[in-house]
Amino acid sequence: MKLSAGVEWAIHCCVVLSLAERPVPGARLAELHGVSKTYLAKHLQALARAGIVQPSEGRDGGYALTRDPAGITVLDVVRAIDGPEPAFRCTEIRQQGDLAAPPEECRQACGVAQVMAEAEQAWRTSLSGRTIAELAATVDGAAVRATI
Amino acid sequence: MKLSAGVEWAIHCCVVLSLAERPVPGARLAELHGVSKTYLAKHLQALARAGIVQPSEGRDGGYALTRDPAGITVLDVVRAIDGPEPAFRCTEIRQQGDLAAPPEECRQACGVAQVMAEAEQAWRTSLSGRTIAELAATVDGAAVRATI
DNA sequence: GCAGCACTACTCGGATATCGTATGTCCGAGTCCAATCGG
DNA sequence: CCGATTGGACTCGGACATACGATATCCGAGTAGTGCTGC
Repeated sequence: MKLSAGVEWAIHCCVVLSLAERPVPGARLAELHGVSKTYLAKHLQALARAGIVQPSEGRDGGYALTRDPAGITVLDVVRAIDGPEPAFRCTEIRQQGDLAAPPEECRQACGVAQVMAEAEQAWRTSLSGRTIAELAATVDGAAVRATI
Repeated sequence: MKLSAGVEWAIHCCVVLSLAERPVPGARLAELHGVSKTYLAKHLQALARAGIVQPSEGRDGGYALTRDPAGITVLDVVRAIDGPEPAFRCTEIRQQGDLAAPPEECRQACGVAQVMAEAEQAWRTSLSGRTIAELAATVDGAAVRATI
């Protein structure tokens, strides 16, 4: 199991944007964190598609959060970058091969899939309990604003 | 985030092995589930390295669980196949770029990494609360034993 | 002094290469069972 | 009839290709500010 590195970038970018008073260009966000401009742009597009950030074009344009950072959970950002599909995808191998179970026993989800789904739900629940605003409170906001 | 398909195979194999009274060859396990023999063999090797199954060679050889299925958690199997490293790996981008935080502020883990680590811990805790024996109880043991 | 206009520089967005890992496959080394042969 | 031996087939294990997605990059379309020009 591996989480895209872009997730880390995106969360840090959201924290910075929550402290900024004006739109910040994608290229500037990349400089602030020392990462690839063009690749970060890809992830910022994903955040925009998810409705987390709002891009503005032209000079003095950039990205800004669309709503209060206290209303943006870490899960929101992770799902925007990593996609909504679960990490575990049941391929129903219980219905394949010599051990194929009869269809009437497969009305409800496979036990394995249930266990994995519960674990992922616990993971999501944990992430949905934390917001960008909480993370922003752990950094030196004044210093960030001075650097942007 | 994506979990290897081998995880699903491995869990199902452990369930079957928990119901079997004698070692089951890797090739037979593949037939039972309708998956690639050789690729499943790779994952069975991983289970063996993790001490979950015990291979026996020669004719009538195969794989068997090393301990009571009630003592094998789903997390054990997932870690054996997927590896122990966490899905989220903090690259300490807070120390890079124009926003680089001074080292004295980085004595403890980055807030982002903390949040992600807590979520993964919740995931692991959920998986570690479920055992192979529980999963085996949800299938028709007699039918499986008759098919093996 | 003010309004309109053209210009320019800056922004995002999607289409395009490259790399690493998961996936899938192959063949060789070792081992256990069983049939066979001899006593 | 019993035991040792030889044979054989079956097992696992690691080394070798392939496919797909994450990573990284480039260039074009569009826009907002800005300076200039004319009134």
